[in-house]
Amino acid sequence: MTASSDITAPGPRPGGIAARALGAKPIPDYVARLNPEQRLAVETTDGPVLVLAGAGTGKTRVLTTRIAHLLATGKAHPSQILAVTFTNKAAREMRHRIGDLIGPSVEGMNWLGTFHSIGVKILRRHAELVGLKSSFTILDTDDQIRLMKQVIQAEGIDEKRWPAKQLAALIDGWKNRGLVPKDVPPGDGGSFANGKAVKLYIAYQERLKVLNACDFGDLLLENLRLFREHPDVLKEYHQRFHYMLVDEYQDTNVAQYLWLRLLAQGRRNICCVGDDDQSIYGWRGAEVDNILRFEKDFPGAVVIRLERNYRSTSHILGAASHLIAHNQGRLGKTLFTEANDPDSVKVQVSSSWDSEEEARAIGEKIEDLQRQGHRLNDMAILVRASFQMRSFEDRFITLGLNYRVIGGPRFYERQEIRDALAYFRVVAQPADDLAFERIVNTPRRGIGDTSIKLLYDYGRSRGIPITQAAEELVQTEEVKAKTRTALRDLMASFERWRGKLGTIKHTELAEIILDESGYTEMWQQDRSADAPGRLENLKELIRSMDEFESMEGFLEHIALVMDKDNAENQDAVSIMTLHSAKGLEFETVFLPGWEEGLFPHQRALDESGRAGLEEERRLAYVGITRAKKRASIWFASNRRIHGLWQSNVPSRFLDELPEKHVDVVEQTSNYGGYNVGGVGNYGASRFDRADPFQNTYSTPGWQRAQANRAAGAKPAAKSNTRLIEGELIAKSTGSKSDYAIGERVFHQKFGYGHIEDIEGNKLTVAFEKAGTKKVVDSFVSKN
DNA sequence: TAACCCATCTTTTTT
DNA sequence: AGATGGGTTA
Repeated sequence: MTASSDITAPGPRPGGIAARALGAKPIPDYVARLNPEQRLAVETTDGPVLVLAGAGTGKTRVLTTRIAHLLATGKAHPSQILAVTFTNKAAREMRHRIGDLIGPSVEGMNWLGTFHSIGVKILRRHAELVGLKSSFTILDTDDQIRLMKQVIQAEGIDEKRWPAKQLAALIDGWKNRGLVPKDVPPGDGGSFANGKAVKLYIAYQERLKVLNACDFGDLLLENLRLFREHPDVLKEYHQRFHYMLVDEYQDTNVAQYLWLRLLAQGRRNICCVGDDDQSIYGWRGAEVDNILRFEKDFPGAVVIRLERNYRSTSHILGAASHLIAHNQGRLGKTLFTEANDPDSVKVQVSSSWDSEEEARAIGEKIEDLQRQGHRLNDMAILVRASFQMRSFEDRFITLGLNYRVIGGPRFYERQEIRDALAYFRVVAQPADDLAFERIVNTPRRGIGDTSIKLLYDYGRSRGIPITQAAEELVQTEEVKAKTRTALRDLMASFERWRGKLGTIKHTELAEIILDESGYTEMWQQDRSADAPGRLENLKELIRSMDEFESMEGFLEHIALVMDKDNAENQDAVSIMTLHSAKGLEFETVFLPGWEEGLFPHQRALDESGRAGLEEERRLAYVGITRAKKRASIWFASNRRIHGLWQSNVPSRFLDELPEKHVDVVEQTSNYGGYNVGGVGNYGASRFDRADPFQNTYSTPGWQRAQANRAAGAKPAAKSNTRLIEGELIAKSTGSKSDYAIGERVFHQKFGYGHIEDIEGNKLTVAFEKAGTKKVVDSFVSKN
């Protein structure tokens, strides 16, 4: 057992270190503004500290104040603090807020950034130690997949049967877990390419080295290698970093964790801030376990819980806390608020007939609020999956309601931007094969697949990049005259542009490249609707280059910072996924689509069982806790998924909300909701006859939850996943179906069909006309 | 080489 | 439904 202190509601203990420290000098006002727990988190500067910061408890404030405190007390210089975040946005915001506290000296914080940007910085300094040149290129996902495709084909494997995307997922997974090829456990690649996955991983890494390139995963992996194989280098960083801080610690994957641990071995002054209840990125390698094992890895760690919530009303907090209490794998925090909120409203739960009505009803609510003087900027619609956004967009367009979609394809991922960047890359980094391949025939120059293959063969046989192969081949007779001319012209152009690199302004050069290559013209000729937008984006790209010193500086930046501020100042409702809502807050939050299968998402359940369910529940928790004043949850009885209508069962998460903090809104519209008997054209169903939410509160699941809650007990722990899944099905279905496999049934909408499978009250029916669908038994009748 | 047709897939997203 | 990608055809 390690000596760790778990401090739940501390104040400076009389005579304690903090109290003495405080007594010694006047309390700086930035510290005085903190509550006791926050203050402890700020003032416990030395040794390992884990801050468990619930939603809305001032996490960022603690981090920024802690840094300010380290600087103000002279414990460290700005350049001696390592502060890591996950996103550029978070890093920017942190820099900004520290700047507010300490002024311009924040500029000296050279080591505040994302895991990746700091990883690159370190790697560039020591690149040759891991077999790279310091000018290495960083490949994005797209390049990565194209390269893997080549590797798969080079191995003579059928790329159709074993898609590069799948291999990429596999390799990414390994890299997330910090595994180089030789560390991959045998059999871990599954049946991919008949067990050749690791071989492909090796081949891929070799190709990367030849190209002098790294993918995102390598940035950390190569750091690990560097630190392990060169203790002197690691030691240098131990000396450099006096204090380390980590934001969103619950999102770290194993590689990031190992990286942190290596660095923290030096001075052991590491402070991680996170919330296990907000871990929603398990599917991309985040390990909540990193939080759970912190005390083991750092004996003597101080654990501080921030549970005082400053964001939400007591009803919202009550609803969210009760929901998340259904999770077993958590450290457990109880959020509370001291806000005196007499006008606090309960969380509303409403239903609708289908997604269109859902959008219509939410649109009305938004307009109501707007009429009452609320700003659209203070409202958000948070969806589980992005396809849900469409019905809202459609509706808001007809209403003329301003909205903004957050997320979606990012600026630097657009085709025209990537093409333009590829041109710049070939100019700046002549051996960038992937970039060259991308644009060699864009616009069309008559250099087709055959010619490119020829370049590859030539290049591979001689071990030279294809750009160089192109240079050499145009001197020979091996290429058809027409192609040869085209290629020679292109190579000459690149040579010409390269010559201008550094002699004229890089933005000007960029324009010249796009014009002379015919790329701009290609879009000008394009008659499709989005061509003008693409030209606009290209202009925007060049405008944004202006902020950089040089072409190389710009390319370095965009490889890592694939986001762009779209600071729209217009008043608009935000529409985004629950994932991208993490860290944000709004007065009013709408949470549509709380239906089994969508939320929790069926795939999360299928692929990850209980862990998947718990992650979905955390997502629900994140959703509710985004709301400051009003949260309203919606459920649609019918939804069109992949083009076909599906009837839905309300999400089990609805069952898990506490009645005390929830208002079930009776559907009174005449569009045909739940309890409008017989209006819907789906014919009789149990949904038509009774208010499901009245039923909801008497389901076994709900009662069990209430009982557990009352007893103060966590739901009984189950170690057997199968059993738990069985329980979940029972929970979601309620009663057993009295249909039998093979039985012929009739559905109001889909017609006749035969039952293929039964799962609780969900039937898989092969309809004669409509195909095979999953339906709830109450929607069909015996024939 | 470009147009066209068919099969396939469809959660969440950062770097 | 709708986008995407690959293979086939003119």
